[in-house]
Amino acid sequence: MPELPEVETVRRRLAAKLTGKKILKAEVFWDRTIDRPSAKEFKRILPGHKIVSIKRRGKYLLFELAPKRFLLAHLRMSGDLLISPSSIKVSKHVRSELHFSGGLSLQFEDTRKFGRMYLVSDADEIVGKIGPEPLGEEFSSELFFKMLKSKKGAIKPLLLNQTFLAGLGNIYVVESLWRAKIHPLKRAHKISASEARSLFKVIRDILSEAIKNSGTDIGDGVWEAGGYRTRVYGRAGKPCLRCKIPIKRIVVGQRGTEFCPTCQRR
DNA sequence: CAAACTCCCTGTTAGC
DNA sequence: TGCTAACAGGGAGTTT
Repeated sequence: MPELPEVETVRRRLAAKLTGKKILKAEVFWDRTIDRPSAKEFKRILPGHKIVSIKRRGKYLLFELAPKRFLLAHLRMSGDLLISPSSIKVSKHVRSELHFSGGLSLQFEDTRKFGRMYLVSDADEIVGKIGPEPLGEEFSSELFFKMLKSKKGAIKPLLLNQTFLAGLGNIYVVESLWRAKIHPLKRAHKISASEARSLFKVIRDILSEAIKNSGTDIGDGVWEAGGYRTRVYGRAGKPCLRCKIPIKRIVVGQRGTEFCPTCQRR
C-alpha cells in the first residue's frame, strides 16, 4: 500500500513526463474517486490547465496547475497513477483519466476504490493540517523529542496519525519501531531523548532507503514495483533477524503490528 | 482532547 | 472443486 516512499516513487515517475503538459480532457469512470468538486465539475474545469509542477506532501500528490489551481491525489490502499497512450487502458480498474497534449494520458488505477482526487484553489484545504515532513529540513531530532513529550498515548498509533507526522503508514511504522528497538505500545512521553534520537534517525534512514528502492513490494500484488524488503512487517512467527526469537503480532489501533518481544521492550 | 469504532471497497485466503 | 465468510488496510467522520 502506498506510503511516503511509494508516493514519492510515483511523483518522480510522473514529474519527468507530465511537467508542462496541457490537459485536453478529463474522464471519470467511478464518480466517488473525485472527492471535490463533483465529478461533473471536475471534468468541466480541468481541460485547458497546464501542469506547472508535481510535488508531494505526506502521502498526497500535489499537481500545481495553471491557471492557478491544485489537483491532489491520495492513493490510499490500492491506488496508482500510470502514464499510457490515451487509447490504451492500463487495467480494468481505471477510475479516472486525464488526456494530455501529445497523446499520453494519466490513468488513476485503484482496485479497491479508496483513492481520492481533489481539485481545489487552495491546497491547504486538503493538506493544511498534516504534520511535518519526516525528510524535510524543518523536522529535527529535537523537535521530534518535544512532539513526543506532549503525547501520552502509545507510540504506534501516534506515528500513524498524519496530523502528528506526515507520510508513515503501517509498514514503515512497524519497520521503524523494530529497527529503533521500541515497543509499539510504549507511551510517547516515556520515550527518552536517546530513544527519540534513534527513532528519528531510523525513520529517515528507512524512508530514504525505501525511496532509493522505489518502495516496498509486500508481495500481495498491490505494490509490485518496489525493491525494499521489510524486516518485520508480515513476518509474524518467523525468527527476528537480530535475535532469532519468533516475531509476535498484536493488534494496535485496529492495525496488525509485528514486533520482536525481546528486542523491543516497553 | 484522545481513544475507539464505523465506514468505504475488493482481492485473497482460510474454512468447510 | 466450489462456495462463503473473514480479513487487510488509510483516513475521514462519528461516538464514547
